[in-house]
Amino acid sequence: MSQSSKSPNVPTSADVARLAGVSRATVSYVLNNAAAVRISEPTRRKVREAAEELGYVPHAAARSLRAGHTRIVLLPTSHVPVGPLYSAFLNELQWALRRLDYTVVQYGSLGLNGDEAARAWAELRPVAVISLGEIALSPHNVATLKRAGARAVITLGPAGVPGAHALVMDQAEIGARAAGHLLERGRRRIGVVVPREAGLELFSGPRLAGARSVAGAEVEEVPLAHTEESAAELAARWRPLGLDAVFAYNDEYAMLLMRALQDAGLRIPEDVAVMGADDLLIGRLLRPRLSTVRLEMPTGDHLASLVDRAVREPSEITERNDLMAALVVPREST
Amino acid sequence: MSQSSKSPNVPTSADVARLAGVSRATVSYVLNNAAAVRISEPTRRKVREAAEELGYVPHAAARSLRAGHTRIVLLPTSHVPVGPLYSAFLNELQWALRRLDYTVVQYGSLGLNGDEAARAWAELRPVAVISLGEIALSPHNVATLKRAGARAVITLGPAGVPGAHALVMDQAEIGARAAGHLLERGRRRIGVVVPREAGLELFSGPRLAGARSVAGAEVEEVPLAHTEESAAELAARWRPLGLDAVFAYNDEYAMLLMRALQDAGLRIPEDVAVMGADDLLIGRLLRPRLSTVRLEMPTGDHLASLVDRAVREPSEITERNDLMAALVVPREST
DNA sequence: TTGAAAGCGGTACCAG
DNA sequence: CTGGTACCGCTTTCAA
Repeated sequence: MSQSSKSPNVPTSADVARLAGVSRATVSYVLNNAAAVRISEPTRRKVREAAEELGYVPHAAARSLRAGHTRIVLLPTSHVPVGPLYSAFLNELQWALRRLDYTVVQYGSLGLNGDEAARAWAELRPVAVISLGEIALSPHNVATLKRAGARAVITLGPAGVPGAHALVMDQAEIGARAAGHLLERGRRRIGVVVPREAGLELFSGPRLAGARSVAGAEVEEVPLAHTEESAAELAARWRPLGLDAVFAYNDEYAMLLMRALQDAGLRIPEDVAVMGADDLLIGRLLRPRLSTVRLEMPTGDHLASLVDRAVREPSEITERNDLMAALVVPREST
Repeated sequence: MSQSSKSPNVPTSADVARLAGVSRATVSYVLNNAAAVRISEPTRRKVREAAEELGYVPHAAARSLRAGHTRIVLLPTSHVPVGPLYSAFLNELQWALRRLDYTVVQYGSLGLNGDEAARAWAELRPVAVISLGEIALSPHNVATLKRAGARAVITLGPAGVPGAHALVMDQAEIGARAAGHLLERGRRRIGVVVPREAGLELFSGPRLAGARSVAGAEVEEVPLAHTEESAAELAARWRPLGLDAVFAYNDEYAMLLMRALQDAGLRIPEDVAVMGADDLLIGRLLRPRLSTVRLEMPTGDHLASLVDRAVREPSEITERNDLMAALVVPREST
């Protein structure tokens, strides 16, 4: 009944063995090029041909169950629109990890809290987890992952988590740099755009706090959704706010708002200085060109090798924190 | 030696059983709320507490090995910059699939050919594969996946693949619609931008071919990289090309080129009509506003339920093809 | 050079 | 109501 309707015939190594007229052990040796054992060339050929004929593909779960560990690197994603530079970084990272023979698995985790996420990830027994910051991981969550066999848990979030390696990406510094630049330009009353979209709090919160931390700046929080309507609505009630500058979370929000302000008759940067973050290409396409804060991401290769070292020798690298730098790119909008 | 340095103590259901003073079977029943069997409340509590105390997390590989099948839906990604509308779609899809209790696994597959990819995916024994078109799948590849237990292989590419469900996303129609619109506007000599970036051929090829297929249009292929330098270089040698319109693959390339053309002193749309695709928000931020072709994607919910039906009853839906529509959105640049 | 067999962690029969 | 046990597919000793 609950026969779980087995697919008619997923070929197993036993099928290959039968067809080749050898034992399952031999099949395993041949297909994995086992060095510790010598198999005659004719046998090898027979096995290879049988495998080919059946279209045999080994069962990853069975293999790792036997091995006692996986080569899975888990990359949680909630797919928030953090921008192209992020995608490029992910690309690089995946490449680099694959070269090191890891299996990169992106696990869509949006809408999960720390506990749920840690559990779900732990079920896959990844050898490493690289949490890019979409999910706030507690020390307890990190412990769960480690207990489940993760030899490296790396966070790229705004703050280090006890027990995890941390690549501290100081989002606060981005806000601080932006506010500092605006002060240099003679501005005082700075609006800081905070996206209305959910899921970006881990980034937007620290960016706002960073701006607030700068002495001499009067910071006002300004919510904005990523739509033209929202931007127009904000622009319409801009003047009473009495702000002479705005730092807009990132370039996409900045451009959206800048255009709306222009359409409302405000001059950039004379009436309002506008500043973005992330240094997207499109920021250079609008006029005036958008000033921005660029975050120096670690290269994918760098992070991949960090993961690899952590996996090979967990004790050695544990708890080391790297810091990323933020850089102001002044252009015409400030 | 090859002791595979077992992590000191990943807790197993046997550990939980021991601590609770019951058998592994009972642990399994309790933790899975098995309906077919009645367990006393005190026992349940003991088991739950033991599991909690040890931080027990079941081993997904072991479970699916036993079950004979997984609930994994594999979503290959090569992370090419196809645009935000794509990301939004992916988001929706993941949500919808999770609601249906599938585990969505994105598998970074860039740089793999069809054979390599199919093998790598098959090792995970996914119950369904949704190939968004980054990788060209042959009928043989589809067969490999099916043999490995995939009950649904869905392609969203430009063409249907025998053996797979296909959601035909007719990229050619996008090109045709763009060219048609430009002809209506009185243009004849149309440049079609083809990205220099690798990995987009499956999209750009058909878009170019679609434009070529329109009677009355003289189409010229125009390579362009996604950088300001490339755009400036192209703009500098634009006039001799004698083109009075350009269809630029998507909005991002279109905006990049449009800005470069403007900087080179050409008027849009008087001297050159510019057209994009994908209807990105930023296309409305530049002046003139960008005309574009929007592709009506299926909703994530729709696709998720298609997957679910295919998994439950493969025979029923097999080989049905859905078609997506392309829609011209005329604005100021044409 | 090859084969037999143990066992990785769970689940679900069947007995008790 | 609970425990013993036979698997799932694969790797890896140990013997032959």
